[in-house]
Amino acid sequence: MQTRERLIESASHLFVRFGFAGTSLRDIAEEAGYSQGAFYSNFPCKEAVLLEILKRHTAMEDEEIEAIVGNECHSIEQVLAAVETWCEKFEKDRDWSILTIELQLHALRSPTFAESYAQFWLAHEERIAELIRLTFERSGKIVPAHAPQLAAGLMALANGLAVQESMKRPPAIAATMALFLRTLITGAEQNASVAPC
Amino acid sequence: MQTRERLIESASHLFVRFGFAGTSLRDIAEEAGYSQGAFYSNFPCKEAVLLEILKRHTAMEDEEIEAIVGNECHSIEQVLAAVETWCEKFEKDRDWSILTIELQLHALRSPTFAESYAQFWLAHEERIAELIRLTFERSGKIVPAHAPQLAAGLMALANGLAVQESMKRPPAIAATMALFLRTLITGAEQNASVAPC
Amino acid sequence: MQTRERLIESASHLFVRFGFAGTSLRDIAEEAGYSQGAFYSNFPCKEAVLLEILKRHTAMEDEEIEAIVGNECHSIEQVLAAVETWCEKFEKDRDWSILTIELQLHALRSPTFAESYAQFWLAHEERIAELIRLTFERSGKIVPAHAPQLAAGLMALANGLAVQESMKRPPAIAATMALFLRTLITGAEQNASVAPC
Amino acid sequence: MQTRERLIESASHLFVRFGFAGTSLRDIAEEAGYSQGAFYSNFPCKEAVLLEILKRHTAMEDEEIEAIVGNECHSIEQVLAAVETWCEKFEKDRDWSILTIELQLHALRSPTFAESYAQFWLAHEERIAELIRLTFERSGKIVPAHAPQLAAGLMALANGLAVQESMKRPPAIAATMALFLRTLITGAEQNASVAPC
DNA sequence: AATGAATGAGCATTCATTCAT
DNA sequence: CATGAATGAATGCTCATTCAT
Repeated sequence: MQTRERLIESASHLFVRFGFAGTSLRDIAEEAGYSQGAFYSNFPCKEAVLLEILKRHTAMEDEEIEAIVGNECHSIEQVLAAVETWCEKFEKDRDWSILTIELQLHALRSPTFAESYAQFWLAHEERIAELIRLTFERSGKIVPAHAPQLAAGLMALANGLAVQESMKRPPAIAATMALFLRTLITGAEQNASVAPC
Repeated sequence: MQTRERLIESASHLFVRFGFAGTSLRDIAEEAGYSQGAFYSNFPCKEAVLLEILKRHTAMEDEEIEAIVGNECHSIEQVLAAVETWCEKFEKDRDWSILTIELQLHALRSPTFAESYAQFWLAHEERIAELIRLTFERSGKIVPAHAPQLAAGLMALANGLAVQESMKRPPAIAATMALFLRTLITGAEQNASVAPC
Repeated sequence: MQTRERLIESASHLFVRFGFAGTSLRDIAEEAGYSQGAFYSNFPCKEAVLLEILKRHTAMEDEEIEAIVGNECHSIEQVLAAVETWCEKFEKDRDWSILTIELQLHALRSPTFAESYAQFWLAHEERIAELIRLTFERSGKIVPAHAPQLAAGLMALANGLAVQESMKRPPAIAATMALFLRTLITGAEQNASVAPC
Repeated sequence: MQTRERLIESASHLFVRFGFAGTSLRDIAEEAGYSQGAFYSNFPCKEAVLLEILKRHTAMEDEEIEAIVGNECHSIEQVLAAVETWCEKFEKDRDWSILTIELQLHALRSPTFAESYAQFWLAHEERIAELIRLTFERSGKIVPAHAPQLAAGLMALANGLAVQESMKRPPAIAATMALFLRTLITGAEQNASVAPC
């Protein structure tokens, strides 16, 4: 089982660095310290490890969001602070964003993969939508659009910036995300009934 | 010269469909109806055609923006309409966004390409920044952040959505861009001196 | 391991026939009855098999010389006879000489290969120098020049004739080598202290 | 006509540096400052320029030998000095020796070329044989073997050393040639009738 | 005579995948 | 479960040569 773990770790490292197409099984196996054959004892094909990485990463991100949303007792300031901290992760961990884009591009081209991927993505999007709903609610504002649309926009912004800002020092991912989000909140209509904890 | 044009057309079509890494020279040449050798009579390497595509596409986009910005006489409504029309292009022509992401990913991995690419990108970003400045100015508002940051955000949003929304029917690229932009304008501070034409 | 052997055999056969540049991996693999991939399971690159061939051939030649030099008990006649037999090998096995020239030409152009090659060559040259010293010693003569220089000359003569005499029937490689060597011995100064076995 | 000359010059330079197989027509044409098509306006194929180079080089060498042999009035010392000067050329101009080896290897593999080449070579060999006969004659000695055999040996020695000594600093081509030649002369039988000029 | 665009076969090398052990 | 040898197709690229202009 340790073999599987090490292969996944090597793979995600290499996919981030060189892309899915740019990473060979030789490389994955070698970096993990196993033979190429060992890979096929653990995964049916190259795509499978990509899916596994996605699964794990999404689960991890979902947990983080859940931690914010699940905590029923926090004030406006606390929610906003939590969300901004969450935004900063995208700047620190640009690799994941690049891998996500990689995943999405691959889904664009592989119908098999696209199907598996869509499930994960939509569920993930809904979780972020929930985070957005909470943020607006705690701010006493009405969500100015369909929440999943805002979620999608925020994710696209984060991932898009991750690949785009590579030529800039320093990149402004978290700041831009925060700017957009804060403006959306500030500009939103007041809600009649506010229910802080 | 016709050969070159056809090769570029084939290449950009295939890069969009299968990615840069996923497209072979054989495919490009074949689809254009030429031999592989013909490719190398027209380009020094595979990367060169990618750069040429970028050059052309950026030039085209820049012209469109110039057409809006350059026209000195339009009201708030006219500018906003022009900008929204411009946003709609990203939804209609998602291929270009995908290609842009492809370009950015390739730049992330090829230092040679990254350098050439950065030049184009930063110039392009500045042009969009100009468009944003105009829009806020005509709206009688102060730009709420460094204009290039907003430009970068808007582009990242468009491109990020292009690859992300592939699993949704219908995609909401233009709408999301417009939502973000409109909120930014509405939420911005009033400018003391307004100068409509 | 059998694969490796067969590939080496095919390669040396083809290098002799068509030269290093004129032999393709396709040819090597095909003649050995394997796929091209099999070659790369056994060698890191094309040059590697050339080096392996060199290694083996040099080892073989060195053993032959060692057999003559190592045998402490032989008279002048025995040494001369052994040396002449050794010379005859160059006529019988002209292929090796051609391969050696091929190797030297390749070393002339590939710095990587040159370094590996120089090591083998100088060691080999020294062994032949030892053979020459023995021959003169047993003949009771003083070596009329730096022994490695004579060794180099003798090898150059053999290899040079191998490629040059291809248009003659019959080639006179061994005879010419013997003529030069015998003249050198005959013409050399007498040694004061002779120590036959 | 100038075109032809420049192409020949480029070709011989490149053949020496990179070998026949390692030199492309692109390179030849480019270095000469012409298009590849221009080459085919002047030569029927790649081999043709090799033959032309050979023709010219041989003619040049023959002239030099002729100059020594043709001069009927020189003493032993003069002949020996002239011959040693001639030997030194091989060390200074190792490139030609390498090209000659290249030519011989190519002849070994191309029957068409071999035929053309043999003619030149045998004529050239006979001229050197004449030089050797003269040298021995002026030294008052009997040529100790068939003169063309000695000529062939001397050439093989020179060319063989040229490719072989590439890894040594300094190479000892002229010295080794002189050593062999002088020993042959010294060791030869005295001639009854000497006819100095 | 010279160009330059084009060809088509060929190159060394890499790949995901298979399978007997 | 893991190996390591092998496959066969594919890759980016180079080549000598052709030919309309």
